[in-house]
Amino acid sequence: MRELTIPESGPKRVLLNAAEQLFAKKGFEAVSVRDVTQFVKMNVAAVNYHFGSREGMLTLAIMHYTLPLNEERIARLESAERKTPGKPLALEEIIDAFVRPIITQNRKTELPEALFYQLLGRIFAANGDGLSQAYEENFRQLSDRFMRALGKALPTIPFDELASRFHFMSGGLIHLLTHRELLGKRAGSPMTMEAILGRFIRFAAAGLREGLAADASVKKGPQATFDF
Amino acid sequence: MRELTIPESGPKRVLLNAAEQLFAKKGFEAVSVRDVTQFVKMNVAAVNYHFGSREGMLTLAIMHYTLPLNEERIARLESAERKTPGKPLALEEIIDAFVRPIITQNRKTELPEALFYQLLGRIFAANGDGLSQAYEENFRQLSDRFMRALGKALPTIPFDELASRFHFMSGGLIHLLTHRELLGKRAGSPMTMEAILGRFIRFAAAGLREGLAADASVKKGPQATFDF
DNA sequence: GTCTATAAAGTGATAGAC
DNA sequence: GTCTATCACTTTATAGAC
Repeated sequence: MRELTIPESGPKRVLLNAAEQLFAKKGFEAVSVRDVTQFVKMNVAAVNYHFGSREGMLTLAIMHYTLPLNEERIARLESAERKTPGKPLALEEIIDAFVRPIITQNRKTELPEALFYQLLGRIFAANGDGLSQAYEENFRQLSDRFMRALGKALPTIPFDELASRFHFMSGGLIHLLTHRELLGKRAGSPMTMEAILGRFIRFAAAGLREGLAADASVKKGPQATFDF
Repeated sequence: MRELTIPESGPKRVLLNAAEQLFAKKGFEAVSVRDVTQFVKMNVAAVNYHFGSREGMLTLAIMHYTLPLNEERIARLESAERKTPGKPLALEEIIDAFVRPIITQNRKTELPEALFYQLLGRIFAANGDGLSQAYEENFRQLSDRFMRALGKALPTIPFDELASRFHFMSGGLIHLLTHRELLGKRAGSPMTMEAILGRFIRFAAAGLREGLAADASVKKGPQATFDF
């Protein structure tokens, strides 16, 4: 895994922090170099001096929190697997390993909580769009690793179908991160991420394991027909 | 407000069609007026002449297919409700009314299939970001209408929890639209949208009804009607 | 209605003074 | 390392010729 050389403090850290906040708020395309420097009252040339280019700054902003996050996801998954070697994990444990690091990593950031979640959501949503080659490879490996665990936990569900369900689940996660504010709307104040993820784990687990009780062998009938 | 005056043919239609394709491919922020006009070899000034501004063109592109789509969603939901008045709908019927119009509306468009789905996904994903005031109000009403139906179908699940699950489901739908190509990756060629939505309905229905008392014993009851 | 020309502002990047 | 000034473009929008 690549080393991210981001100083704990100093102008480079200040710039990156500003960039991350603005990217989270307005999206990657909508933030100019000048937006970032003016936000922290630094000079326009500082971005090119410290990051080489706008793209260098963007790449760093994408990897800064996601690489440690994905490392913790794998660590949690493998730690859970080590506890009961050979036995498949409970579905909820796998999903928990996938989503809980979002909360624990948030505690280590300098970003306001809401912006951190939104930044993550934007990064996940942009996956596959070629925003950062290195991050996409990192996520591909992560995804493979979790699909292996899911395959073991749900051996009777065709792997291909499981992949679709993992895809749907990922979409749900992205959406709750990018539009978290909509979730507490009826209750007045936004829900805590802890509460949201608790609900999400139950939702996703049920969706992933759908059809398990019934005969799994006959399950794969014609997929393309839903006329009634 | 709901009258969309878009001629069937002529320069305005050509421009809008080009804009929609480019928005779908590259995102709303990434497409300039010049990108659009050059794409169909028209003059730069044409956009401002026909739409007043870039924003006018964008607004029209957002509403053009989504307003008829949301109308069909409601029509299907109410048509299903009329068939068995008083009785709650099966969960799968509600979700089907929500997603199937995506396929039927696609048949009416001039856009390449893949681009139509991607355009829809981008519009849904941007909901709440203030891209088009009018569309957001339209979606809010749609969402309320479907939440009412879901509340009737799953009366024992707290409405607030149901709203969270509807939110997760919406995220899954957005993601399968914007990143459909990832779904057939292992199989070689991309899955048809019919097949994808068939899987999605089962996934989402299971997630929505999670924790029902009936879940353990008769969970497949209402599903017998549906042949996925 | 369609075009050219241009305004006015914004973009990333950089040379060179300090 | 920091800053100013500037280059070379691109952006939306529009005035006015045809």
